[in-house]
Amino acid sequence: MTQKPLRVVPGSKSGGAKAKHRRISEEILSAIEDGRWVPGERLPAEDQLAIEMKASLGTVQRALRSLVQMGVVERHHGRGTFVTGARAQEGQLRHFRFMAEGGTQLLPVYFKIVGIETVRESGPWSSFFGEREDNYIHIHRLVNVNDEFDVFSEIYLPASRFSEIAGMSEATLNGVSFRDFLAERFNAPTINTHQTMACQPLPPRVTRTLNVPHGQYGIVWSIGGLSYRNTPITWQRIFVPPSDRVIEIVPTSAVEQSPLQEVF
Amino acid sequence: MTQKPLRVVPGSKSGGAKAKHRRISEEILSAIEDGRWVPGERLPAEDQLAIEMKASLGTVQRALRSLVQMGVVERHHGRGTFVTGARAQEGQLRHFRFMAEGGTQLLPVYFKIVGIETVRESGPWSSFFGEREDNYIHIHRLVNVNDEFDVFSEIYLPASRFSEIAGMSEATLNGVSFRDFLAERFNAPTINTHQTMACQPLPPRVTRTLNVPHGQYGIVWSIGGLSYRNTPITWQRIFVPPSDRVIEIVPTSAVEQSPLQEVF
DNA sequence: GATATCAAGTCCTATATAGGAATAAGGGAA
DNA sequence: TTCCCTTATTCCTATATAGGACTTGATATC
Repeated sequence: MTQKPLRVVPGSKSGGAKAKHRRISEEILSAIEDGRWVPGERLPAEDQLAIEMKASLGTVQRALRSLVQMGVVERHHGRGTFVTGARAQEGQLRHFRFMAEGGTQLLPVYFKIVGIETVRESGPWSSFFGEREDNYIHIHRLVNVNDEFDVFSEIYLPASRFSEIAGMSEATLNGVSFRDFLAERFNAPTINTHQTMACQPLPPRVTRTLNVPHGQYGIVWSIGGLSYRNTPITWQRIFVPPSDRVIEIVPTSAVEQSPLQEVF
Repeated sequence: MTQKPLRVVPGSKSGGAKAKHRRISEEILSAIEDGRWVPGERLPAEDQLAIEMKASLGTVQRALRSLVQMGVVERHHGRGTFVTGARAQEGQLRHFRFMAEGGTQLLPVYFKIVGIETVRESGPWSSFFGEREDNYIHIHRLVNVNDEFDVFSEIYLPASRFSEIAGMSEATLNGVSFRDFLAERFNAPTINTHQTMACQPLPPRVTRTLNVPHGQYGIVWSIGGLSYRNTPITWQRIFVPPSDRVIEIVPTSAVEQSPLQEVF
């Protein structure tokens, strides 16, 4: 008489065992996270990886395709597979950007740090970062967009991971894009975002800095930035006052990130 | 001496020939578009499709995976492959929704048509629909959200495709969600969206209808709806006045649409 | 009637293999 | 030098095949 098999909850993989192509993806992803392969670097060829991973070519290819989907690597016919660089989005603000009415893109050109502090306060960012984090680096900035108008930006970074930043001088941080900075210095590229918007009276500290009337309404735009494996790395809030010129905020939609025609 | 081969532009597929798995995807997609398989219906099994399409199993599977990625079909282990239904998003507003501060979702509950007309005017929607379309059904609606506040919505539909709607009575259209309506009656589900936002003074017609002060600022939220093959089917503009309660507009991000963990 | 077993249908994973197509680099001829 | 050809490398497509895993419904057993 054989042992009676355990009753397994239907719909779940037995024992949580993952598919091989998936384990390979994870392994490569880990290597990139750990900096074993740096952005821009070429990975070993498919067949080479297949040998290393003790898998067949097809399986490795599938793993790599899913990494392409995630935006972690890029593949080029005849050239190789490359780690998607910090700068790989070619200077494009991939996840959010300002746009003029016609469709022309407006670029943020000027960053001025208004204040840096380390705080413990909780807020909307707490739930984004999760229970484990309770210490944040909080940076206020004045950002000029395309030399035309100003917005007020505040960013929260988990202090545990980015403690070095707390010690940096304003001079060092002035003018940098945090997105690029985190990607390049901390190997923490923003892979995806979580965004919400609201129309509210701008808080006094903002109206004062931006020099707009007290109580002025504006858009409060919250952006949670996620890196590899959906790890939260930034929480940002941008206060946008109304402007004569029609400025549109474009949350880059899935349409653009992966056009239907290209999902293969 | 053999014929000298034509110089082909590098980086482009020679002659534009498409991969077989891709042609299969397209073919299945066409069948769904044409209503040969209707939402909720089960497609033939993989191996059956492989025979019909004269392809191997692996190729068909790859084609089907890409359709899953597009959100056109759903596959269930052991059950089959099904056309994603109009209602398949399970009543969820997949592409946009209102949210309260805590994260609770606010549902639109009440639609009241304010006016229907057929127009030829051009505007931001023109470029969305493309040059070919110059006749639109324009519908104004008053929408109540979660029994708490009102927003003003206007929607443009290409008259060529949805001419029947122009003839419908307000009574018929009152209270319906156009998203569901187009999906069910016209086999035109909204597969993806294109969204922009701006903070502007609300136009008089809106402040009047919503009964808020003239010149009040609000969010102007534009949503272009795309169906199969990125065909534009709706262009909608929602005017959201500020509210005491903090209402957040959540453009559903790619994070939610395809969590990194699930892209396999 | 309730429960366990079985079988068919379906999707899922994985392999081994073959040839095609894009890229880059090197060498030879005009 | 410039152009063409060849070659090596790499990714891309496709096939045939095998077995596993999940779901459903029918059948047998208690």
